[in-house]
Amino acid sequence: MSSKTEPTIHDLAKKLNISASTVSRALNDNPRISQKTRDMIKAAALELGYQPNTIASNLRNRKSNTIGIVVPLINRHFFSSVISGVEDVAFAAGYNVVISQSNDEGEKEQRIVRSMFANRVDGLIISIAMKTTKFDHLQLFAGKKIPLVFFDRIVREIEADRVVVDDFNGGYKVTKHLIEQGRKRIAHLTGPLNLITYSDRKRGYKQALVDHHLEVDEELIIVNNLTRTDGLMAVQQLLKLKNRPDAIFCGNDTTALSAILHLKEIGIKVPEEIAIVGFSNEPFSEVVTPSISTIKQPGFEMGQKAAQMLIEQIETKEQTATYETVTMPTELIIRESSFLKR
Amino acid sequence: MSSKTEPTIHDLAKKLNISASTVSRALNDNPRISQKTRDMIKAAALELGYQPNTIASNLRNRKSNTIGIVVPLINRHFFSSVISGVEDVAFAAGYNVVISQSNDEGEKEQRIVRSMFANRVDGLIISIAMKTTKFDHLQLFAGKKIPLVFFDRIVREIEADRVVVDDFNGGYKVTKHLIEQGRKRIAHLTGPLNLITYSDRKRGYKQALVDHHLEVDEELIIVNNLTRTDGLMAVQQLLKLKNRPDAIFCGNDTTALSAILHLKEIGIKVPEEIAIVGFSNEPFSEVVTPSISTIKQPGFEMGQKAAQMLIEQIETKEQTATYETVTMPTELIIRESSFLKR
DNA sequence: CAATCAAATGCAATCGATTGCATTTTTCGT
DNA sequence: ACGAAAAATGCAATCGATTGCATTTGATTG
Repeated sequence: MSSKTEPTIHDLAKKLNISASTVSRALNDNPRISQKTRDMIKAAALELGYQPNTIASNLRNRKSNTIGIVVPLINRHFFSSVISGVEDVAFAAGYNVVISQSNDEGEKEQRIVRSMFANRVDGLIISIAMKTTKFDHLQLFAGKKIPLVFFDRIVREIEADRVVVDDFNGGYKVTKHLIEQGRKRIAHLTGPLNLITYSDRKRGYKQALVDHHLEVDEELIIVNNLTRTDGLMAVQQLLKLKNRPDAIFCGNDTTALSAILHLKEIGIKVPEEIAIVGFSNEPFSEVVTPSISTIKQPGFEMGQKAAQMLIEQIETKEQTATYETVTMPTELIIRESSFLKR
Repeated sequence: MSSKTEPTIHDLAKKLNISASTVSRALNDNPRISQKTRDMIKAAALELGYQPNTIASNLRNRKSNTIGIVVPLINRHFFSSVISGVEDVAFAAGYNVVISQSNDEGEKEQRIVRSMFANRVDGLIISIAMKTTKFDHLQLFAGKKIPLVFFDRIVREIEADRVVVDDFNGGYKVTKHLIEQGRKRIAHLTGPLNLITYSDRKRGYKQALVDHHLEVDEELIIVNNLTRTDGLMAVQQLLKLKNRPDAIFCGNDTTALSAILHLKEIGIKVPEEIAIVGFSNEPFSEVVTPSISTIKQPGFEMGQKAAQMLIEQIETKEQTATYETVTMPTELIIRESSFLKR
């Protein structure tokens, strides 16, 4: 059994017959305390098993040395890569990172963000949930000029630094690739269009069609939440059309996968009859048969960049009222699901 | 531009000409404050945009209402399932969850755990890093009787509640299955044996061999860190043997996958020539060709259980000196990589 | 209408670390 | 050895919310 409570600097002070201020300064290597005293205090701290209470320190300093990151789902490869990138930079700069997931639910996102505010994180990095439509929880940060960086799924209505990928170009590249493969009726399966990522990809898709003199058929564009079931249902819907598509540009790899599995099951050949392209380069997309063509987003680098921008904001006293948007390039990875050998 | 600092209960009190205590009590719905006053204070709080400062509250209450969870890697399906399970129970019970990943590095784990202690989490749920050999950071919790629950990768040396899967049985089931498929030389690829999960699986593997009168050939047992490259190298090493294995029981799905990909590439048929079984049921294992037989661990349920046990500990005043170990069942999922149709 | 008791509210200390402004101690030149 | 300057340390307030113990207000009753 150990002591009732943790030893504090006051306990240390009492034991050494000095003041708490001296202890505090010594532990923080303040040069105002002589080297000898510092050493002695540190030794005593070690001996007593003293552990600083960050909460008290944070309260006094009005700063938590912590940055928060909120993602829709931590087990999406893209998001966990971003998290690793953030941690990489943040830890090196001496910040702690608290991670949370919204499960793509607006309500949980609200709760998380408020809790992070209440815990006074020094800044927040966030990719918003699919179903988020209210932004007052983010206004909590933006309105009070607490550093905030959006990545991937940004909010246009709120001014802040942003790290995004070139979704328009990604959508364009996918579509152009499919056209070059000789496809004429290219369907597009996309997520909620209030999310700029999806609407940009769709714009790229449309632009590519137009540029290559192909008709944009709204019947071929399906909007849903891009879950595995959503992918299945979308494919079934597309197959029911009198004039079937010969390619599907899916909004993510999950739906691309479920499309492929379903098509395989009912005996439709991929890519011969219907070509499939996904988005985000989930690890499985490389290893399924056929392997899935997709767009690679530089997640780790985006995380690094977002953390750099956030820390820059945190550590710059002057509130520069200018916000920056960094756009990262995407890479089209062509695999079996869309590439016809001849 | 907003006010310099956040409004506090004192600001509210001043504005309403009442005391801070009353404000505090009103906001916490303390019945000692009349309903009328409560309503009035809450209205004012809303109007001023008051947001409670959790840090101050935590300091005073010596409690953070937060539980920490540390996993080796958040983007492993098993671990993210556990996290979701923990969140599920914790949120329902009014706790916040802070998630961190050790990247399987002992040093990072130390740092994270210390930081969580310094932030006075009410309890900790952890699966230790592969390379952790020192435990003083965990002693920080165990020694001070701060609620601690290990899951999956536990530490025998430290007494605490534990949630594990029946790894011995899992290893046994896999091996028995392979034997029933007619395999005679079953190799085993495993991780660091200081981790009980791995040594238990290996024990199960050996026991199954013995029970079925098969020889245990140490040459067929390879220990490494189970990364993708590790899997490749292990397979290459096994193929060099004069007496090759006809099955490999891999320590995780990642190495099972890399084994399959390599065997495919060099023209060795799976499962005909060499059968493969993985562990953990990563999402990709179902969709690769051939699909990977594996052991399913009930991650979400383990997370729920761990959170329940932790919260139970937190909320029970009496320090019961008894610790519980909950063992969850595993399920063998037989897929193409080990099942020979005839 | 005074006495009694309950209800409502306030005072002041507390949680543990930090820091501006003393105060004390040491050092040093003369 | 004395005073001044430098170095070392201490005092007390602060960060914002909570709470045990008053104190005040209000209601009730004889």
